[in-house]
This record gives sequence, C-alpha cells and structure tokens, in this order.
Amino acid sequence: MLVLLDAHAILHRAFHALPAFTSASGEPTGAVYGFVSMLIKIIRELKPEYLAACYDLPEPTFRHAAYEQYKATRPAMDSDLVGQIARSREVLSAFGIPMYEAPGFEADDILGTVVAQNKAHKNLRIVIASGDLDTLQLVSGERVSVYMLRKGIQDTLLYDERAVRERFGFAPAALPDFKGLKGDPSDNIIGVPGIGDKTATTLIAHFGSLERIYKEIRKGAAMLEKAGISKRIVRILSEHEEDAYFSRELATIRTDAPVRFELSQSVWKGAENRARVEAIFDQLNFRNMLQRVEFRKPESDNTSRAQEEEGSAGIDIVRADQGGVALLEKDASRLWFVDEGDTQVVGAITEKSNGKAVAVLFDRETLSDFRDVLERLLLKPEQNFAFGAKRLYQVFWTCKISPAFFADLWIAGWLIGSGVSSQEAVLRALFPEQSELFGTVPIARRMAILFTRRDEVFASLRAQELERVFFDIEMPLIPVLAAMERHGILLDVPYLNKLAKKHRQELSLISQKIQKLAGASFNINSPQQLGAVLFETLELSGKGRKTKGGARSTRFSELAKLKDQHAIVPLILRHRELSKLMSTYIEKLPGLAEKDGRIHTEFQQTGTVTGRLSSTDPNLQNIPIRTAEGNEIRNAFYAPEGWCLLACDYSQIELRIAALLSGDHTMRAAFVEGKDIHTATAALVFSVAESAVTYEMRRRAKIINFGILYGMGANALAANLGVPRQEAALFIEEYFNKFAGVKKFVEETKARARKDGFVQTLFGRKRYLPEIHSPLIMRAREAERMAINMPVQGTAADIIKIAMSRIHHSLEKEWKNRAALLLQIHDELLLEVRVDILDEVASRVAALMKDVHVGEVPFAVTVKQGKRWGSLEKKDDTARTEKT
DNA sequence: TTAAGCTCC
DNA sequence: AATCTGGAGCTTAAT
Repeated sequence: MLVLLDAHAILHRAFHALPAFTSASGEPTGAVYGFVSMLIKIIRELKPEYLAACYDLPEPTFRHAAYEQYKATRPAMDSDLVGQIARSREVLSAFGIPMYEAPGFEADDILGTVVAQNKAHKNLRIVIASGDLDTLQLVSGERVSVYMLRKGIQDTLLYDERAVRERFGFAPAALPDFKGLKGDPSDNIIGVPGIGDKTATTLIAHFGSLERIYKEIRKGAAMLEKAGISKRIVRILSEHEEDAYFSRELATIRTDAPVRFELSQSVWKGAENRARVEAIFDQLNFRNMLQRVEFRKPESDNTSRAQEEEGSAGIDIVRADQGGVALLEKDASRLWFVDEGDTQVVGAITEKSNGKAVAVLFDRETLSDFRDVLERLLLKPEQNFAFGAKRLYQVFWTCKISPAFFADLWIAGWLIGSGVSSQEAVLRALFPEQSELFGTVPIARRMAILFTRRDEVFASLRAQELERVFFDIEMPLIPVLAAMERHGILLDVPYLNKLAKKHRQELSLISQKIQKLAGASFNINSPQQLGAVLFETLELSGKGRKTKGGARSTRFSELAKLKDQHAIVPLILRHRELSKLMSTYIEKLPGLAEKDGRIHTEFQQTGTVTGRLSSTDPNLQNIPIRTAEGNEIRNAFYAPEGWCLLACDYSQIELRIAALLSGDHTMRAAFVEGKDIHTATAALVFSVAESAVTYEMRRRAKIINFGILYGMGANALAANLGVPRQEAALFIEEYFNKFAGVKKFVEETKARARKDGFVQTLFGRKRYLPEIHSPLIMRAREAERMAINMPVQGTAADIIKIAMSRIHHSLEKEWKNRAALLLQIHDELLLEVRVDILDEVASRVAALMKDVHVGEVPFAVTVKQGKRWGSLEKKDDTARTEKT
C-alpha cells in the first residue's frame, strides 16, 4: 500500500482545528503538531509499505514592491501557517519521506499525477490522506481510496468507491461534473447559478455527466423532467452550458504535473534519522511525540518478535490470529471495546503472565472465525468488562454470538461522574490526572489503562451506593437497547413523499402571500430578517421579549400576541409550523431508512443527567403528535403485514412519583382511589366539588401540576395560564396549602441539595449540583429547580428501564420473533407484535409495567394498538385514563 | 460553531 | 426593575 499525504490539506485542517500552540520561543506550532500527529496515526493505522507527501508550490512571481505590500496586507494568519509548512517539510525530511511538488501546481494536482502514473501498477493500493473533499474524485474501485479527516484531526473516515457513492449518490469520477453544476465559492468556481447541492445531485445521479445532461436537453429534456427537474432549471442549464463546462474544468484535478514519481524512493520502514527528529521536536516543544514515532529498526531485526508488534505507547498489541486468542484464554478477565475507526476493530485487553497489559485485536471481517473461543469467553459474566457494551453486543450478534454480560465501565463512569456523557469525558472524569487517557493516545492504550484501574471504578460505584442502579438497572438494559436498535421501525417512504408534495405547495403559496404583505422578499426562516420586517418595515407595536442578542424575539409565543395586528402574523406561524415539519421530519426521515425499510435510531444510555435515555440519528423521541399535520408524520411509522404496533404508556408517572417521593397524603390518596389527578387537584385548589370542576379549571390544574414538577415560579405560570402574575401566585400558594406534603418535599429536597451537593432518585441514581452554592442568585435558583425535578424525572426513568428489561426477557422467552420492543419515549414503550398474540402480549406488558413496585402509589398503564403510530386506538380492557 | 427556534416527554 | 419551568436532539441562518 502506498500512502500519499496531501500535506497542504492536512496542515490547513490542523491549523484551523487546533488551538494556536506556540513553542517556548514563540513559534506557532499548532498546525505542525496536528500534521505530525496525523502522520503517526496514519502510519499506525494504515501500516503503509510506501509513503510520500505532496505539496503546493506557487508559481514564481516577479518581485515588486507593490507585490510585497499586497502580501503583507493579507491576513496575518497565513504567515503563521507558512512557517509551519516549512517545519512540516523538515519533519518529513528527517523521517525520510519524499516530497513531491511542481511550480504552479497545487498538492491536489500532484496527487492526481502520482495516482495516474501508477495506474498500470495493478497490485498497488493507494490511499490518499487528505482533509479536502475535492480529492475524492481520485477514488477508484478498490485501488484508490481517500483517508479523510473530518472535523478536527481525530475523526477520520476511509472513502473507497462505495463510500463515495453512498455519500454523494454517484461515482467519484463524476465529482467534477457535480461541482461544475453546483459551483464552489471557496474555490472561486461559479457553477450554474440557482443549482445547489440537491439539483446537482439529482442531475448527476441520473445522468452521470455534463455531456449526458446536455445531450438530453438537446433531445427535448423529457428525461430531465422525469427526474423531477423543473422547466425553469432546464432553461438555466441551457443558458449556462459554457459556465458548467468551464467550472468542471476548474474542478478537475490535473494529472499532468511535471513530476516523476519513484516508488522505490518511497519505501517506508520507519522513521530514519532519530537524532534529527529529536532535535526538531525539541525545538517545537513536542514532548510526548517522540515516543509515538516508530523508527526504522536495525537490519538484524529478530524474527521471533515479529508477530508481536510494539504499540506506539508501551502497550503490546497482538493480532487475534497471531497468538492473541491464546492469551485471552489464559486470563481471568478482559475488557472489550470496539474501535470505531475506519477499519472497525474489536479489541480485548487482558494481562500477560508477566502482569503486563496486552491488547488483542480482531478484524471485524474475520471475527466469526473465532466464534467458538469467543463464545466460551463471553459466557462468563463475571470475567467480561467493556467500554461501550451496546456496540459489542451488536458486533458479536452479527456473527451469532450472544454475550451473557458485560460490566460496562463507560456507564459506570457516567453514573459516578453524573453530568458527563461522551466516552472521552467519562475517562477524563474518572482519572483526571491520567493524561495518557486523553487526546491522541491510541485507543488500545487508553483501554489498557482503564483495565488496570477498573477496581477503582467499582470502588467508586460502591462508595456512592450506585451498585444497584448499575447492576440492576443499567447493565440488564444494554442488550435490550442493542436489540431495539437492531430491530428498527418500518417507515412508509412513499407516504411521506406524498405529504412532502402537499406541504410544499402550501408553503410556496403562503410564502408568496407573506412576501406580498411584507412588500419585499426575505427569508422567512431567518429570525433576523423576519424581525426586521415585522418590527421595522411593518412597525408592529407592543413590547415583546428580547433575545440574547438584543433583538425582538420572533418565537411562537411572542408572535401569537401580535396575531390580530397584522394579517401577516398567522401566515408566518403557519409557515413556521410547516417548514419545521418538512425540514426536520418529512424530508429527513426517508433518507435515514435502511435497506430493510426501517429506521434504526441509536439510544444513548449516557445521554442525560437525570437518567433518561435519549435518541439520536434520528431522534425518534420527538416525532410530532400535537398538531394534525404533525400527527400525519407519525402515521409514516407502521407495522408490517400480520403485525400490529402496541403502545403502552404510564399515565402521569411523574406525578405519581412526586406523590410517592413526597409522601403527600392527599395526592397519594387521589391515586390510590383511582381519581383523575388533574380534576382532583382542581377541586382542591379552586375549592369546589369534583363534580363541579369545569374544563377550564381542570386545564389550569394540569398546568399547575406540571409546573410544580419543574419548579415553575409565579411568572412562568402566569404566562402559561394567561392570567396576571398576582393570580398565578395565589394559585401556587393555594396548591401548597392543599398539598402540604409536596411543599415539604420541595423544601427538603433543596435543603438536601445544599447540604450534600447532590440529589438522588429512589434507586440511588445521583446528580451533583455544585451550582446550588453559586453566589449568583439566578444560578442558585436554577440549580434548585434542577434539584426538584431530577429525583422525579430520574425515578420515572429508573422504573421504565426496569420494566423494559423485564419485558424484553419475557418476550424473548415466550414470543421470540413474534413480538419486540421498538422504541422508548420516556414514559411510553412502542412494540411490534404479531396480531395473533396481541392481546396476550398487551396484558403481559401492561402488567410488567405496573408491577415495578416501589411503594404505595399504584401505576396505571394505557394500552393502544393499531397499524400506524399516528392512529392507535385505546384497548377497551385497559381501564382509567384521563378525560380530555 | 453558535443562536434561535421548534419537536417531544 | 425584573425575576426565564425540568430533561433531550435537530435544523436553519449567520459570523
């Protein structure tokens, strides 16, 4: 494999991604630092046999005072980078890596030329390391791929032809054509005006090249219209044919640079000149870099060690097929992890007989070759640790291995540190003094350190009495979430496309009306521009809320107040509603359905501070339901033929938990007697008989009930109820009079937070609130509200998590492959069930949910069923829910 | 990348 | 004089 460094792109990326480090002598070093880190990472991960770098070299310009002046006035940033480019050349030279360049050519073109010169070399794989998406056009088949830096310098992705097709929807070679249409302002490529990403993608995906497109246009453009290209666009295309071809030329990487690539000069066997590398690193103050560099070994390399590679930072790394498996079998325990990098490696850390940590690496592709031994190892619950077990379950399932249990140190760290969620942050929080756990240290090394210090993690869990939450709630939940993600939920794409069409029409109609009323065209989606139109052009009056930036807020609740002032306001609100639904759901979801027609969300188990789950990529916990148009979107989620969706939700679980935690007799009694809690509250607060509670009274009581859980003050309540502040304050007072237990709970919880610095759920999950001692009153108040809410929200989360594990196991045992959990939406579970067993499953699930016993307050569960998520119907036999 | 806005429980 | 209801994720515009 030949790795070609796009030195320019990497330096640029590092320059912008990293903080502006400087050496002791004041020399800027951030970009070189990133560049060298990247180089080391590439060497470690790709293990190239050949290595070379390509640089930009500007056309030599005649010297002239004016030119020097011009150069001097350009942003000073560049001069910081220029010096570092020179430094990067020194480093490469010391490493013995050849550099290629030619006057007047950019690094891109040199890359293109080198790739072209090696086309004949059938057995040579070429990987281009770059941060510039333009290089993707060089990708071809298996042989040429691009190792792309995404954000920062840590996050990389290997693009082969398939990956490019997946990302863009067409072959890499068509990228210049694509750019010829779309243009690229940063490269001064105009493209065809009015054609953006989307139209360009459609065109290229359908026709592949400019030639084809223009041929079709000359044939009458019927094919274009069939592809959904409007007449207007066709006209624009015709008018700008020359621009398109010219832009493509600009976007095409050249292959005719005057360089002669010599493969033999690029052989990589480790860095060459240790003394020089040391000297340069010393000048740059790179203290930890040297130990990560692999230097060329002396010729007399002993082959007995050949199968054991020394990792870059002191950990031994052994490949599974080279004796690694044997090491794993010898030992009592190990820590598993998945390296999500480009090659997808599963690793396990264990100890060698000499007590030294060793990482055993499995390629994902060949994982199943080790099925027997893996199964043997993974069936021993007490011996398997993990860092990110959910992914491990999923990886192992792909080769039909069902691990019995992992103790997941990621989740342990999250529980202990409450407040941190990412893997990186958890490691930091666990061992703040261990600098080797962060940054660019190889993941295997980090895991090795974590493994050797696992006892400390468990000691913390015990000291904080979090073992119950960890072992009884979180660990059993992991395989449940893994299974839910894998299962996914069916999405009706054609249906959504129909919705899109409908709404697109209405949107353009409304938007026309709005522009007309405003007397000018502007972007309705821009709060800034909208504010200008509303408050300056149209001079709408009244005092409104201000945003942080000082401008008048244009949020819904503010605009609603101006509804009667001008006919434009309701139109804007409608536009907001529809465009939100379109951009977030209707247009996004279809692209996220996978080959099985299903959406596979990811549940983040460490995503919140209260213990709730969260859902990402996409978030299926915020699918609309409130409005008619929103609910239509929900109907896109459906059950397959012969199956039904089953939704079970806890009714008012947070209020029940508030009753439980506070021990308030009145509230508890209301639940025990099976009353409608909001009606009961209304009767008390407004001092009337329950039978005399009106719809309006109940509505207000409901708002108060929820407000209490959030620590709402008189102001917010007033705003919510639409009554004066005074009156709202009275409601709150009366509420606390009638529910004295709740009042006491609120006060005691705040006091405890101040005393202990944390609050906790019924099961012991903790949240630390250092801000409660903030001298800024606002901050301290904020912390108090969090203190009140967390035990309630968190206990509810604990309970449904327990229910989920029990339900999953019950389904696996009795109705395997006939019923499955799909989603959790905080107090609701959505399942997919075969119609023939619907009743049995429904009553079982409801029973399991109710039966998570925690005290005197009963839980109620509402069960609904149906083919589509947006039109579920209540099952008759499930009793009492609130009237609406 | 941030601010503003909106979706959900 | 004014005081911002808890917990999430995602999209757009703007710098």
